[in-house]
Amino acid sequence: MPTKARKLRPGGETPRRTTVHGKLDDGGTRQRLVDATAQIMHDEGYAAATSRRVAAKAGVKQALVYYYFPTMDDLFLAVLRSGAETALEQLRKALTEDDPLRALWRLNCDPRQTVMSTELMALANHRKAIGAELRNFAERVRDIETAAVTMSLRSYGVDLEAYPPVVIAMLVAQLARSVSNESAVGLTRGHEELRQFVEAQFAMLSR
Amino acid sequence: MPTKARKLRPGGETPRRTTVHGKLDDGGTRQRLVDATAQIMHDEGYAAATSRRVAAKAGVKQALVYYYFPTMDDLFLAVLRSGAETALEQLRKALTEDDPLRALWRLNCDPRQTVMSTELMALANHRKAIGAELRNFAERVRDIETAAVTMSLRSYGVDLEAYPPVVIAMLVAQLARSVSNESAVGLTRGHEELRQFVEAQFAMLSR
DNA sequence: GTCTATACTGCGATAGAC
DNA sequence: GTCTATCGCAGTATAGAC
Repeated sequence: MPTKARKLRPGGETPRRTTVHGKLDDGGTRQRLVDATAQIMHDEGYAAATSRRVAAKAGVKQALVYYYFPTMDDLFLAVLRSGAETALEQLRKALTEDDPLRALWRLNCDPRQTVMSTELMALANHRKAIGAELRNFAERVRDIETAAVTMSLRSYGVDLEAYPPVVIAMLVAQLARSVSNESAVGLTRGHEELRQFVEAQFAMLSR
Repeated sequence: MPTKARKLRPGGETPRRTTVHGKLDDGGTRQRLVDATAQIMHDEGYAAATSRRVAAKAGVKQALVYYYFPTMDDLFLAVLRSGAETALEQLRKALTEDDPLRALWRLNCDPRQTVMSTELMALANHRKAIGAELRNFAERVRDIETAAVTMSLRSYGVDLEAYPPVVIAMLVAQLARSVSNESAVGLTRGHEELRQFVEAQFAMLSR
């Protein structure tokens, strides 16, 4: 008797309605809808982010979703843009630290971000508009990362022809993401070795 | 709005035979359902792989899906297992080539596989059973890759303490996948530089 | 093994009151 | 700006005939 029909019910957690002037308005309805969508996407996948589920989590009625977003795709796009702004700000801030390479590694290890990223990647593979926006975002990220890595490598006296900054940036960021992605499903084989290897390379630079 | 044309080119190499009743039995209904699901997942994402769509693509009626698979999750699991078997076979074959490292790179550049992999990863992040199966598969892959890389590095006289094979295997495979993933959404910035860099490292080994 | 038929739930989206 | 109400359709899944 295998369990069938595992319909998931909304968690039941009610939104924090910080009643300021008798109205429930913590950050604006539009942003609450975006946040609710992002959380559902992270927790259960984009397919679970329906207008009804999103509205319930944001504490409004379903039809209101369509007042702010003509279609669900527009809502997904807003989630991407909102997340992108936050991520870019985080990135710029972190890369001004004394060690951009280690910061780059650390940032891309954030499991919350990699799970969300996987979800958006899957979405982007099948929705043209989202693919275009994700690409645009990723290019901006790469440029910022490359600039920071360039300065870092130069300060270490590394030959930038032999070790192009854009390559090092991709290497560090993408490997960190891979590790995080794998960890998300419980796969850790080789992770510790990779971490030590990367750290050893970092250490070699400041030798 | 896809036409109702029957799909007669499943990815698999299952022998096609006609039964006494004159019906085309290319690999069996079960496998056709799995193949149809895989194709829909690849083309439109897992959310589009519904029992109705799958049945239509496989040329059977919707209810028959539930004769072979108690729930849609079981069908997804079958897709994963089927793909995993194929991938493992491909992997073992490719890694017996004269140059396992380049083979590893090439294999993980296959866009078809990376798109599907993203889809399964997203699914795995939210469905326990799929996560467990994906992890199991990934571990087997990593072991095979590591063994091949070990032999390769040893033949090049590389210091296996300084360059642990499992690390090199992850590095090559995951970077190739990253490039492929990005290409899928039209992002190519830094790709050519990375390719050249990786090739240069490979060339240095056989120096 | 495959079909028809159906139960029930949830979906995206719209109309129109307040 | 938010709501109620509703349309039409697609989703998973089951029952039972052949």
